[in-house]
Amino acid sequence: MLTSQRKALILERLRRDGQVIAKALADDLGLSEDTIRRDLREMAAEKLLKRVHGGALPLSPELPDFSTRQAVSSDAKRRLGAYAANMIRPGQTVFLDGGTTNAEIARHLPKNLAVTIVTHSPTIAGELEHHPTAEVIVIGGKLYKHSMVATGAAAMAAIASIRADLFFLGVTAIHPARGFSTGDFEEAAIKRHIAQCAAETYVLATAEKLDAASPCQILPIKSVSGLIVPSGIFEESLAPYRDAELPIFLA
Amino acid sequence: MLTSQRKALILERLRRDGQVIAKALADDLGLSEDTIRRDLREMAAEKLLKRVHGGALPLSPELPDFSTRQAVSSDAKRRLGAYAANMIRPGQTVFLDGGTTNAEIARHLPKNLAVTIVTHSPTIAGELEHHPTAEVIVIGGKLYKHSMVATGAAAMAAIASIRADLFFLGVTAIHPARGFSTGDFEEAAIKRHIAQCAAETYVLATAEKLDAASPCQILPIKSVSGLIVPSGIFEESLAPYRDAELPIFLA
DNA sequence: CAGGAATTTGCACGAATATGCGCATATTTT
DNA sequence: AAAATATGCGCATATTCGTGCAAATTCCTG
Repeated sequence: MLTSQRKALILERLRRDGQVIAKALADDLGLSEDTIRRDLREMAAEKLLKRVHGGALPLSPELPDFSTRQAVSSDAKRRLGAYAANMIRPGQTVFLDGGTTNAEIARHLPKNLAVTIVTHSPTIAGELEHHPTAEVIVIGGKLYKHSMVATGAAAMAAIASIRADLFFLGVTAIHPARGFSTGDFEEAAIKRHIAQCAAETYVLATAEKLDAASPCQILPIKSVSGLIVPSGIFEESLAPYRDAELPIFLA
Repeated sequence: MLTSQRKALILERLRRDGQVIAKALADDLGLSEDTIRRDLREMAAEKLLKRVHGGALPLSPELPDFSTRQAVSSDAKRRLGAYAANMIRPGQTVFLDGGTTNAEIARHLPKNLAVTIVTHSPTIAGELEHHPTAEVIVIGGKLYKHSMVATGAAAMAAIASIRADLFFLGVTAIHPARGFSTGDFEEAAIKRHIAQCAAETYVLATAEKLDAASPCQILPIKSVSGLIVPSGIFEESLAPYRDAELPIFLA
């Protein structure tokens, strides 16, 4: 196993679990703890993670805790969520990806709308607890700690049995050439699979996600049906996507 | 569990509850009070909190968040949850039914315990979002709105693929003759199915559930491994169950 | 292709850290 | 005042850490 592979894997586990433990890593990779410790030390020097006794933590540990969770949603995300929610027609089946932006869609879902919402995020499902008319279907599987979405073979199989009219895809980065991407390979695979099972896929993106590239690509630009961005964004950032004939909606 | 995670968790609880109690922290984290006291002492030295007899307080006394404080369960449910959580051994696979009482089990799960938690309730899964060591598997399916648990054929099939060591069953009623029951037929079927896939089934019940009968029976008395009730309950209410040789645990 | 430099990895060992327990003391409650 | 509870300290134990060092591998250079 190459050193860089090992470091990438450490980063992935950090993302997935929100922590890594030196001993466990050494066991899993069949290497000595010294090697792992050296890796962690170096990665800490590169500001890729925070070294702590016994292992390491992500640099910016998950901020959205109980008290702040609702407050962190920016105005832009709320506008995106409200806009997307109003795209949904009665009777449709809508797949909601995980993430804080998609949580806003769930919150803004009109209360008299009879729809079927499918999601692989228990958090999103929880948002719909008190919705009077939505039918909620949750995709099961092993939960990724950090992003709280179901993954794995069971989730893939369950998704395959769904035909959604709309899919609101959450991404971490959008790039004119590389398309839509997310940081984790497994998550990317799931998202790609969902997109294949949905008639139309829309991406909600705040400004900071534009022109960024992330290691794992999900979809090329042309395979999504539209991009929803907050109004007030720089037009020149959007130009490459307009050139690619990607419909853009201003929320 | 890493030390820095523990300290972060203490700070989060301080913000959320406006206080922390050393004893309760030690309990929930599965550590000795000494360790907690050391943490609190160190954090007080770093001016992160104010140390007081029995626990600690936030430095800046913020407004107490009544909206979240009111959502807390009764003392009896908390005790039941803590008791059940401490029955769980490292490495076990535990199926948690839905409901507020089982949510307390999730909340009190010692933070250093490596376990696999399976649940068909997105709400319960959400409770475990910040648990450092638990593997969480969620059972998917159509959500039953009232109780927010997955039901239907998909859920039944997913459950059949699980082998749990323990199943903590939530019920709406217990009756010496009619056994354990719940109000809804579909939910009853799911619960019965889970019990069949688990080695041991325990029921947590507060006083008001005893001697009540509900339309849909889940299980007869003798097919569960034990009943966990809050201490202080009337002994005569328990007598019929003791006669039925059902092990009773006082939390 | 030969040989030296650089990198990687594991091991040993002393230092640092983390944790639990006993016990004497301090504080609160009854 | 007595009992119950909480606290701090010292100590023992178990991990974990960092460093120096040697062996193995890879890279580089002439």
